[in-house]
Amino acid sequence: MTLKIYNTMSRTKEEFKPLEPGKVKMYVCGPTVYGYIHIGNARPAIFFDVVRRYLESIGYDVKFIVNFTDVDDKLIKKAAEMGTTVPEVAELFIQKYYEDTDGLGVRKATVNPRVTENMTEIIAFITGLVEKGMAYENGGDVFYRTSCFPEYGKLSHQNMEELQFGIRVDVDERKEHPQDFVLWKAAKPGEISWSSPWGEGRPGWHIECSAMVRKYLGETIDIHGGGTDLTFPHHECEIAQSEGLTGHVMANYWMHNGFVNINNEKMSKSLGNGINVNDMLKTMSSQIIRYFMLSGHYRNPLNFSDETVEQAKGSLARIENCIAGIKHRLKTAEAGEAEASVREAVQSAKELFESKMNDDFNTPDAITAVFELVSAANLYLNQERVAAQALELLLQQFDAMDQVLGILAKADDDLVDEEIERLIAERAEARRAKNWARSDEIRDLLANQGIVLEDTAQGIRWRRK
RNA sequence: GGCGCCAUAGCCAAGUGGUAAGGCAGAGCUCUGCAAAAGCUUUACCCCCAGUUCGAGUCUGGGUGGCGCCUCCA
Repeated sequence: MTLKIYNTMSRTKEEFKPLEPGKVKMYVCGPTVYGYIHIGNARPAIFFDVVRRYLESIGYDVKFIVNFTDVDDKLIKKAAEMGTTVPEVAELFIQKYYEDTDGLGVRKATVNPRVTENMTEIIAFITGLVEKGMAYENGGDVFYRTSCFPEYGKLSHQNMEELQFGIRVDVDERKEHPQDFVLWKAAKPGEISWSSPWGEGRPGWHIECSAMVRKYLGETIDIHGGGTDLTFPHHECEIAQSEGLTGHVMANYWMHNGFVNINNEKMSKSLGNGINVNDMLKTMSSQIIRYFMLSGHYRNPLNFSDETVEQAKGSLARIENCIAGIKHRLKTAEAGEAEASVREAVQSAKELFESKMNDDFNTPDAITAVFELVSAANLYLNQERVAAQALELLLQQFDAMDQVLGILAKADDDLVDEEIERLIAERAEARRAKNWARSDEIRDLLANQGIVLEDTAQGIRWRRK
């Protein structure tokens, strides 16, 4: 079974062949750290985390780089607003980024390089381009000469003659050609800056990724990812810079995730409908957010609304109930071999899960594999006698799938809450005595505390709502 | 103007030419002291019109309706 990845470059799904057997070099464009990350940033963070987890689960050694853009116009503006410095703004929001992504269950990248820590490499990169005649300086700014790179536009399949320049941003008249882009920006008085052969200034946006990809992963990497909006111009520019300088293909696979809409509207500042991850995590679990994010295909738009969140919650509850049920039965399960039917269900879920993940990371279908196992497990749990080994097998498979998806909460049912235990014991006693009034009273009491009691043939089971 | 994407049940969402997965919500039933959970049953003229084909949600053409990008937004 081979992994296929949709490559933006070819617009087709291609079989994944790593540069080096068993290893994957992967780079995803990270955030500009001038504020809290929002739900739109959460999508690539979660999705590429899943890509990385999956690659690791099938045995790859993944070197995963996510950069921080810690100096640019927005940071300069933010620092001015906050009455502080750019490095302080960056440091603050890098920490917030870690808190938020950690809250989303996103594993830390192998390295999170920062622009300001790679100034030498960036300047060297630009110098190389200038020396090759692929860049030119004008008034302290350095621009990339796109006419030197005939393939400019190959990723986004843009015909340069047809692009409408200056549609959103005024064209800098110091450019030789409107499609040229800035590699180095001269500092205005008082702005944070670094010394360079072209005077004091800071890097343009695109160059950092080219320089850091090369430094941390090499001239050619396996996978380069980011939001679909980065296809043009950002990734196009990266290709022009990197391939222009090195003469080698920058990345073999280009992956782009779709946008998150909010109540069917584009999230934007003017609509004021942005949602910070930080705020989201106050009202819903990371598991719900991850489930929601993975419930749609990564290249399709995803609509975030009260309703879709509720649906994610309900769906997740079905999986959680199942697993809680398995764990509950495990306490009283009998010894003995796992039944063939269970082994087959586990095997079939495993195969389905892998085949769907292999198909360009089709997480909605991979989740279906989880539900197929839920159905099989629930059926099994309806039996009077169950084998511990079968239950263990089921749990292992759920765990294996969740190692990739990260949608299940870590078990906290080992945390014995004495008061709850006492009330449950009392209720069990009341039920034996057929004291339904007291029994219901205790159940209501706990329900008000968010504890749901379920009477099963194997005793009372409790869970948090 | 250019380059693309999308349109499947009340909702979310897969679907690689061979009689439409899965989940949520809803309804009924079973189980239950009552519940919950679970199980069973139940819900689709796949946006429209042509065409190719023995066969089309899937391919082609044309519509209609959404959406993205076109220099610093994931």
